[in-house]
Amino acid sequence: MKICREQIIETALSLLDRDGLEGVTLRKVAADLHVHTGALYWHVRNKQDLIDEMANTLLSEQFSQHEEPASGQDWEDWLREVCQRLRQAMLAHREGARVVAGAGFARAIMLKRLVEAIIHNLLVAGFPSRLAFITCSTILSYVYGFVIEEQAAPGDDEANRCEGSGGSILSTAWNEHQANNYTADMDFLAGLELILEGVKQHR
Amino acid sequence: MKICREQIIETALSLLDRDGLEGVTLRKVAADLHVHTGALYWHVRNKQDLIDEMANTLLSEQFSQHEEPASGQDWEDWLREVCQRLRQAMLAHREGARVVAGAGFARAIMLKRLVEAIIHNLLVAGFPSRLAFITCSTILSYVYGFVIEEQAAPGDDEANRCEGSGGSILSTAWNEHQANNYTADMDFLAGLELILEGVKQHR
DNA sequence: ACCTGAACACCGTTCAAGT
DNA sequence: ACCTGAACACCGTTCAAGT
Repeated sequence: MKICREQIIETALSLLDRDGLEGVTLRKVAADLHVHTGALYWHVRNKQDLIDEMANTLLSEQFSQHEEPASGQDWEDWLREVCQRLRQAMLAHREGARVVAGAGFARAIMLKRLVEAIIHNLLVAGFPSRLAFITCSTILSYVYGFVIEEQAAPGDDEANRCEGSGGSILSTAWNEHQANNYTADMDFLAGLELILEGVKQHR
Repeated sequence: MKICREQIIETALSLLDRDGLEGVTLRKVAADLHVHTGALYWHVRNKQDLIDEMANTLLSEQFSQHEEPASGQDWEDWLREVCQRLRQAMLAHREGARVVAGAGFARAIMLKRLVEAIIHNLLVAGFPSRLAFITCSTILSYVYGFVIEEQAAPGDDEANRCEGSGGSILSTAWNEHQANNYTADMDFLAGLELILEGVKQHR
């Protein structure tokens, strides 16, 4: 019964999609690998370490080691595309955003690389360093917050109850939102445009 | 040994500040109240229910039931102030943002009320309904994401190690950031201005 | 080097039974 | 109505001992 680090992470991600983050258990991961629980500790320092690697693997499915704008692509198109891929990476797994949040900026190496790439490319595009920093920070916070909220959505039942009860601003606004066939993708992109517009204005 | 719902929530928030979210345990809450664990289940449906109420209480410390702009205050000043108070509410308790994230938009009633107030006041200010919706969504995602990252910061050790290792763009940019005495408050506000600028442009 | 077996100190949740 | 007492089915982590 030989086991390696990658198998553990892969199994954990399968478990994540099946049972959610709460259901990712070292004992269940071990069982899926036909191994006793203690065996995992040879390849993984602890559960936090596993979650960090889950976050990195999850992000690696959308990002390579070194992200660069395609030739002829300006900073705006590139940044927009990176944000959409970041969202896709987190959406690809159940509670993916919470996994990344659980790892955190510091421990998710892929995220740090992404930050580096963004700031680098904004500097190359001629941004003053302060603006490059703030743009990167703002846009990442936005994507992050948006997807966390998006994936926490299973409170629909209660939201629907609120819609049913007549007259609140939220309900009418939300009904209108539904009626116009706005999707989460459109909302995400619209918010992104808002921020990008602000960035361009501050140059 | 009479116990009420509010005592449980208050005790849980104390535990949160002392031991972190991981350390908030029904068994420890019960112990602090000199009660057996099972007793809590008379006042609280389950742990999730408790976390929801923690989020609401946490937000109630900064927000009243109905938020209105002060007379003569335009939408921009009001919205900026609301965002700063939302951040303060989450910063006031250890891992406060994670608690709110754990509750989620749907179950944190105070958050829903806030959404309602923001959309309402933007509509009153003459926003088209789509822009009001997107502005609210974008700004809340930003605040949310920013504070979650801000509070997950204890990865400084590893960040510092990265700074030490010379030459990466992140390290030089971050050193410059430190050298100019930029604080998290300033970064937060700068990002907020970026978004507000974009909103104004889209009118 | 890598896994087993077994223990330790915890969890959330339920529910009869008491008062 | 509200709490006790005790159980049930779990957790993460450690570590001697095996191979």
